[in-house]
Amino acid sequence: MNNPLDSLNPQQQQAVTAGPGPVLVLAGPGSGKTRVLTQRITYLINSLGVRPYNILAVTFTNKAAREMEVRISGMTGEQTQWLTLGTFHSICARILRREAGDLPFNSNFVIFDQDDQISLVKLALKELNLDDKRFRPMGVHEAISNAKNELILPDAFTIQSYRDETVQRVYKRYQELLLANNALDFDDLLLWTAFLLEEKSAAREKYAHRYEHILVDEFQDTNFAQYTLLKHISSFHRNIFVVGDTDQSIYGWRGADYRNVLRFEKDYPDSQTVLLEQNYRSTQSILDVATAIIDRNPYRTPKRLFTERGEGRKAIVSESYDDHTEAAFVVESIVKSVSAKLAQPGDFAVMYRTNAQSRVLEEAFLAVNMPYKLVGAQRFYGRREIKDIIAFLRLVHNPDDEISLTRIINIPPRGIGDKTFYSLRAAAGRLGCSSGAVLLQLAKKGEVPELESLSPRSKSSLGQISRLLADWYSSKSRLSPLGLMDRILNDVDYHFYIDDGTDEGHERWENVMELRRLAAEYPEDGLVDFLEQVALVSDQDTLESNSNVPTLLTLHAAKGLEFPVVFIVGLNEGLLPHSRSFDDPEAMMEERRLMYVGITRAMDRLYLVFSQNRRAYGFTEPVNPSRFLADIPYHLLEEINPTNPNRYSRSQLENHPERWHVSNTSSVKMEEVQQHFHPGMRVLHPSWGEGMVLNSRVQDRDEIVDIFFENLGMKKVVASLANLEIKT
DNA sequence: ATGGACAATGTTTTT
DNA sequence: CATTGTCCAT
Repeated sequence: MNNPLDSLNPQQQQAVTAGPGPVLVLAGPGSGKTRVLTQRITYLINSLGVRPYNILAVTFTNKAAREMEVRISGMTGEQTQWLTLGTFHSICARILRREAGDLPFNSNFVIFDQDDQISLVKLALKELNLDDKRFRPMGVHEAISNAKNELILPDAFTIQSYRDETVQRVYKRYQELLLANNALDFDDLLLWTAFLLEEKSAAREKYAHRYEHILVDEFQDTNFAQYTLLKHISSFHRNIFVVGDTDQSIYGWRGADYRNVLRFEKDYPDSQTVLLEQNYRSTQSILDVATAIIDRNPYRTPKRLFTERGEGRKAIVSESYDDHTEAAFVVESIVKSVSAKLAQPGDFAVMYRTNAQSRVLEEAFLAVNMPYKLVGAQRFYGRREIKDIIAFLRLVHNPDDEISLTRIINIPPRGIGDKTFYSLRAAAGRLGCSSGAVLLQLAKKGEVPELESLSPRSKSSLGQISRLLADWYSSKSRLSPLGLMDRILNDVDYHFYIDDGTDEGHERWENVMELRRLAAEYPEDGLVDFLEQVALVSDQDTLESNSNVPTLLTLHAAKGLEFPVVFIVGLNEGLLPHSRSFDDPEAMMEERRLMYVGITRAMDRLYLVFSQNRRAYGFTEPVNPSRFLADIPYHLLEEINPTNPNRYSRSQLENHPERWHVSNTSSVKMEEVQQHFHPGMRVLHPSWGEGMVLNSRVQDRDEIVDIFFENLGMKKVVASLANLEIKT
């Protein structure tokens, strides 16, 4: 029988069979890390006899988890349903439902999405009489979210300004409101799980003992809460296997911290490190472009990406007049390649920095009648009609969900306005329960004394919705998610309400039908799962691979995917890099990594597309090409004629190596770096203590210092980040 | 309570 | 510009 390990290269084999103990796999793009993870789990089960029940694997998307499960079950023939496999958020949700007895919410909590979270912040602001102009809900929420990702509870919130003090008050109230709603937000899933494992030793021991082996994908995109969580769960067996690539860290704005990779090495000094540098995806010229981009980031250990796939074709750079010509160029290129039988429609992906950019592209595809798929669950689940239906379901599942009640209490319009709803909430306040509970009580008893002061009209309206709610509530255990949904749609005549005869109305109803199809996949008792799935879907989860049409997606959504031909469009200053990152070097580095991620998705061909003009705020303005283009050596690029040369005057720049530099703005000008450290110097590192400088060199606009520490041995340190002190 | 008209206001990425 | 909020008339 042939050994599955034979198909792996030596480094991959080393990773798969590494251990016991902590293992860090630094995996460049396309280096087969998914295969390594899958093989590793298979190896644990088949060769080491580990039971699937004792394995925990964290993937970045639910889709990746499902795919992995299929492959593992094929290779092991084991009962893979016993594996714990999923995203951080879904795994935490599962744990919290199981352990809710130890926690201040009950197990049928709902998960609040972004919109719900903002609504709740608004509510908290209102309750505290704060001006939402001065304290923008989004901004306040971001601060709260950041704190949660750092496991900072309201009481520990650092106060350095009046604003901080206010945020702290809102944060406190926000958390109270969540609990009152029996709801958790995304961050809570991590926060409460970390709390559970930290504070409840019985729970910690249970999970730490159970999970003999822990595997984590995309480790560079974990945040502190996730890191802490892992630390607790792995505290007993210490068999923690993490795979990541700091160069592909693109979720810093969400609290992800690629320094967790460094933290890992520090917290697990006995960890084994495996480097995967061979790329199986791209041609060498694509890798060269990628390397040219990422090499400009100072804070990184240089990696040598190589491939045996050969040189391949040069990357194509194309300049267009504006975003419309840009889109036309993309579509035309695809049409040409397809009709020349050089590629299939499904081979193409078009990537962009912001979702808004997809519209122009969609129009261009529509114009030539070419079907496409757009990655983005957000777009579907964010639609009004979908949110309505989900709100109904969520409310039936958990009547304390005030946000959902607020959404649907007057849908379709049944004469309940602000005033009536306010009275209902006031009654709930006096009774010490939620508005939903009051409604259920009203339906049950026919009257609630606290509501007697209302006008007969309002009372009858409330009575109507309360009877509906009570009816659904009492039948929910007998109905499948689909059955319940149909019941609701029918009872409120949602079709009549949403489909007003216009094209848009029709489309909205179609979306409801689509949601119906999704609900149909859940069994009798699947409401929790359905709602959880809906709350935690990632954009990629909805991506189907069987349609053979071009894919449109953001660069973020492209993570982990690959395509034969990749277009990156909108390569202009302000868009990529995005203008919001101009004055923040960290953010700028992340933009660069984003570009790197995009490039390295390409297997055979890469198109880099930018334009001369772009509309912003409704006006078309001239824009500069992205500074990142200037970083690519000209010999790696091939320029092709723009779609329609007559539409604009050709760029005044001629074909010489410096041409991109000419119009390039330089808003972040990095200074020349002076060498401060020399061999023999003694230095003090904030966490590693005292050490001696062995070597130092200026590289990539930063100084890299090799230091020898007594207990740790030789470490490479980046001077600008390490905060080294020179001992005299 | 509701719907429409107008004004302001704000713009990344997503579990 | 495109969405969201606010004001006003019904």
